Amino acid sequence: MHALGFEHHDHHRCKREALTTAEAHCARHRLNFTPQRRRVLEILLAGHRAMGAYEILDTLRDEGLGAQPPVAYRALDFLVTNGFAHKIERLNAFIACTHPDATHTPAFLICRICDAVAETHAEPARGMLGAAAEAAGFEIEQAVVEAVGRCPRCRDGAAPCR
Amino acid sequence: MHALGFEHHDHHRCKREALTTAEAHCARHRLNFTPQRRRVLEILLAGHRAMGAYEILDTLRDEGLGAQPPVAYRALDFLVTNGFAHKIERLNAFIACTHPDATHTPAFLICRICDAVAETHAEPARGMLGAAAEAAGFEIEQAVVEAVGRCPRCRDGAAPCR
DNA sequence: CTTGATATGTTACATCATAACGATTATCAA
DNA sequence: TTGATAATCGTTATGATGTAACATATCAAG
Repeated sequence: MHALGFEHHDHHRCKREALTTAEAHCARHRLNFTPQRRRVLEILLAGHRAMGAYEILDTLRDEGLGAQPPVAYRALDFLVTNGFAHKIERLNAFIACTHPDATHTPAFLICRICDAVAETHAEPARGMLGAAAEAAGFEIEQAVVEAVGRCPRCRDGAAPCR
Repeated sequence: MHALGFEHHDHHRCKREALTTAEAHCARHRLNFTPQRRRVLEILLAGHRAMGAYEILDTLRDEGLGAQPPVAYRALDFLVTNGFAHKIERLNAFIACTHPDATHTPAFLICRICDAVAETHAEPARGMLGAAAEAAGFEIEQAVVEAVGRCPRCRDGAAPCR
């Protein structure tokens, strides 16, 4: 598996696919994919980057879909809980999942210059971390893996992506 | 290397050693280990857990060492920059480094029940994450690795550590 | 229709963090 | 010594992120 997010690709298609996948998953699991929740996912997919809850809320407010913080946070909780979006702890921001169809342990590559984020896959629970956890008697349920550095564009000295 | 933090050990000794190490490192690198910075490290070492900046600030205030947030955040910046403490992104909190003498890529085991944190070591830049970064042309400078789960005490159904 | 579960709307507040600016202190070359 | 410079500290004010609590609305099951 390789990282998505830095290279160009068909945004329109990836948005459609993510929404279709989310719809199907909700239907199968009897989850309520409400207009608000759907819209927040669409906003994240359209932004195609890590977005703060208040930034998302601004859009919802403009569209008459809710004006107070809990509106955004509740929709984001739903999306994160069900794997359609992830929280980037390092940025206190949220991003649409780029491969929501797989059971996955997401890991992120975060550019410290332009804040671009690419999602990739890691299994930190294997290897050193897993061994350390086992030795300590710690049961890993979830892992936050966020690499900070420079994305290809910013390494090249090009203008930052955004 | 194994995780420190869940098992009992000689707190008095580990505090002394961490302070001695920090002092020596600052002396060697001409860093200004001021009373405020030293005191914040002592507070973190005494707490022996992840502490919020405002919690640390409360102690500083009681001791007449500063009453406003920037006082705590500046000292914490210094400690984090120089590797004497780490920020736990998941908790928005700070913890003293438990092995400040080594050049290390810290990783943390965070109990979701009692918030206990153990520091261990991982090299996520090797393995899958490193391969993904290389494939994407991303240069990893630093990594946040935070495993969330249950610590030994909370798994045993015992009363939470604190 | 009622009940219970889920989702939404809103107020108010809690928590985490930093910009900006002036005062103080340390350093060091002239 | 003196003056320039950088680092540190003290404070005000504000920004940014996140949640508790409660009222209202919706809807499916009994």
